[in-house]
Amino acid sequence: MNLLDRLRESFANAAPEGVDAAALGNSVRPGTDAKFGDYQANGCMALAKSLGVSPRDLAARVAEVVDLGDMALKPEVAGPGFLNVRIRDDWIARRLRELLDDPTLGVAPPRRTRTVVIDFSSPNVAKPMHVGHIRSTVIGDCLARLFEALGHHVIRDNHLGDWGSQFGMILWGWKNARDDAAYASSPVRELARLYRLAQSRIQGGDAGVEEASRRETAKLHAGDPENRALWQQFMPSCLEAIEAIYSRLGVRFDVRLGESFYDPMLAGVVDDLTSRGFAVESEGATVVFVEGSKTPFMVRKSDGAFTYATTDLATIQYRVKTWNPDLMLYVVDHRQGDHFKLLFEVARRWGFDRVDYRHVAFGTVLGADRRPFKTRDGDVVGLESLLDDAVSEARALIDANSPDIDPDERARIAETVGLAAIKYADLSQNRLSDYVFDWKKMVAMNGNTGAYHQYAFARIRSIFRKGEVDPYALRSRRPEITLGQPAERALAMQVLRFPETLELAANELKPNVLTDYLFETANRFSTFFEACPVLKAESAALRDSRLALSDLTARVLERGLGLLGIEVLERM
RNA sequence: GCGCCCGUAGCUCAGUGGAUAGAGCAACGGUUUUCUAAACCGUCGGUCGCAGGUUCGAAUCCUGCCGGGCGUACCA
Repeated sequence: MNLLDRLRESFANAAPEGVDAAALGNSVRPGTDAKFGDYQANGCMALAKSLGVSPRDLAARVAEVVDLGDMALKPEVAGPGFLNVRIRDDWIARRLRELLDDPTLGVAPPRRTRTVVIDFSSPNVAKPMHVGHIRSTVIGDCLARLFEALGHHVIRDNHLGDWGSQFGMILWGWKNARDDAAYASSPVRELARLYRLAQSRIQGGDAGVEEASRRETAKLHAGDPENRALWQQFMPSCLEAIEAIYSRLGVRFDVRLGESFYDPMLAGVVDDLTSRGFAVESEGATVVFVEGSKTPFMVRKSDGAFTYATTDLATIQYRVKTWNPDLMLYVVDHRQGDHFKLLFEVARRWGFDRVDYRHVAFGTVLGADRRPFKTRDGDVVGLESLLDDAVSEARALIDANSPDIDPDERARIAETVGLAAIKYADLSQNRLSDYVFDWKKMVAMNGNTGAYHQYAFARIRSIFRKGEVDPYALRSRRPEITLGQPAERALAMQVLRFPETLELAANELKPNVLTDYLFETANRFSTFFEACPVLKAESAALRDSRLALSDLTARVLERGLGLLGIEVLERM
C-alpha cells in the first residue's frame, strides 16, 4: 500500500462517531507547502458542521486518536482546522532502505487486477504517419505502460484504418493516375500521393471522383476480385512503413485488429440491432436513435455500406467476448467526442454494459499560427521527418557539449535525446488542451524537458562511475540512510511518493501527472546535487547514505521515464 | 441553433474545493581549483475572461454573459 493510502486509511479509522469516515480519509492530500508538513487532512472544516462542533475541536480530537504508528508525528492542528502531518525522518530512512532492493520501488500489487483494452494510434495505413498521430501513439503507449506497472492486464490494440473509404480513393487513383515507376521505388509514397490527389479533387468539388471513389470502396467491400487483390498488394508495404516508425519509437502492440478484421461481422451487428428494435430505418439509412442526441448513430448508410460506427460496435462485441475487459480506453482526438458518446451509449444498451468505456480525448496539434499544424507548403508534417529534426537538434547540442564522446555513441545519444524531446513535450501537457507545436520548445533541451531528466540521470550515473561504486553491491549492502540536510529529506520524500503518483496518473488517465512528478524529482535532485557532496561526504557512512539516495533517485527517474516511453543514458 | 472543450504572468502552459495561485521560456543579476554549468541560486512579472451564486473556504462547483476552438445524418 502506498504512503498516501496508508494515511487515508489511518484517518478514516480515526473518524469520531457521526463523522463520514471515508470523507475524512479521502481528504488527506500531499501538503501544499513544505512548511505545513508532508501531508494534510482537510476534512475537518467540512465535517465539523454535522457534529455541531468547531472545526478546530474536531481536528484536535482526530489528532488525538489517529494511529499513525511510527510513521508520522502527531498531526498538528493549523489554521481553520487543517491537520498537518509530518512523516518521521527515521521512518523515511527505514522505508528507503527497504526500497533499495525492491524492484518495484514500492508499487504494490493492485487490490483488484483489471483487464484494460487500450485502443490507440490507429493510423490510416494508406497514408504516411504525420504529426497528428504522435499524440494518440505516445499517450496511449504511456497509459499502457502505467496500467501494466500497476499490475493490471493490458491489451494494446492498434485499430488500423485499413478498410475505409480512403482505400476507395486510393483505388480510384491507382486506376486513373498512377505512376508505376514511383510506385516501384516507394509504394507508400505513391499511394499517399494518389490519396491526396483524390482527396483534393473531391474537396475541390469534383463529384465524379467522389462518386467513383465511393464505388471503388463499395466494390472492395463487396468482394470484387480486382480491388481485393490490389488491397492485398498494398497492405504489406503500408504495414511495413508503419511498423518502422513504431520500432523507432519503441511502441509495441499486442494486437493489430484493423477495420478489415471486423468486416465479416458487420452485417450481423446491424441485423442484431435491427431485430432487437434498437436500429431503425431513417431516410434510407439504418440508425440507432439515442436519447439526448439530435444526430443518430448510423450503422448502415443509404447506399448499403457500413460505417465506422458499425465497425466500432463489432469491435466492442469482439473485445468483450475475447478479453472481457473492465476498462476500454480510446485514445482519440477530442473532435470525435460525439461519436464516442453515442458509441458507448449504444454499446451499453446492446448489452455490453459491464465495461467502463472512456474516450481519452486530446487536443489538436496546432501550428504557431494556431491553425492545425502544416508545413509551409500546406502539407501535413511527416512523423519521420519530425523525429529526424529533433534528433539532429539533439546531435548539435551533444557535439557542442560532449566532443570527447566518440561519434557513434553521440549518434545513439542524439537519437535517444531527440525522441525523448518529442515524447516529453507531448506528454507533459494536459491532454485536453490543444497543442501548440513550437519547434523551439519541442526541441529545447533545458527546462521542463526530456533532456533535463536524462541529464539528471546521467549525472547520477557519473557519480557512481567516478567513485567506482557498483550500485548492485550498494543495494545489497543496504546502508543506513540519514537525512540531515533539508535537500536530502526533500529528495527522500519525493522518492517515497512514486507509487501514489502512478496511481493518480492512471486514475486520471493523465501522463502529465507523472511528468510533473518527475520534474519535481529531478529538480530536488539538482538541489541535492549542489548542496550535498556525495563522493566527498564527511564520512564513509554519509557517503553511503547519499549514494543510496542517489541510486534510488536514478531508479525512480529511469522507471518513471520508462513509463513515458523515454530511455535513460549513462552519459550525455 | 444545439453539444463538447478552452480562456491563469510578456509567450507556452501546470494547478485532485484548501492556507500567500506555480513552472518553463523570455528579461535582469549571481554561482565553476570540488561528483556533467544541458545545472544551481536570486529578481522581475497576476482584476485566474466578466458578473452573480453555493461554501467556513472557489482558478477549481453552479447559472448567465463575453471571447476562441471543435463537432453537429450517409469521411473515419
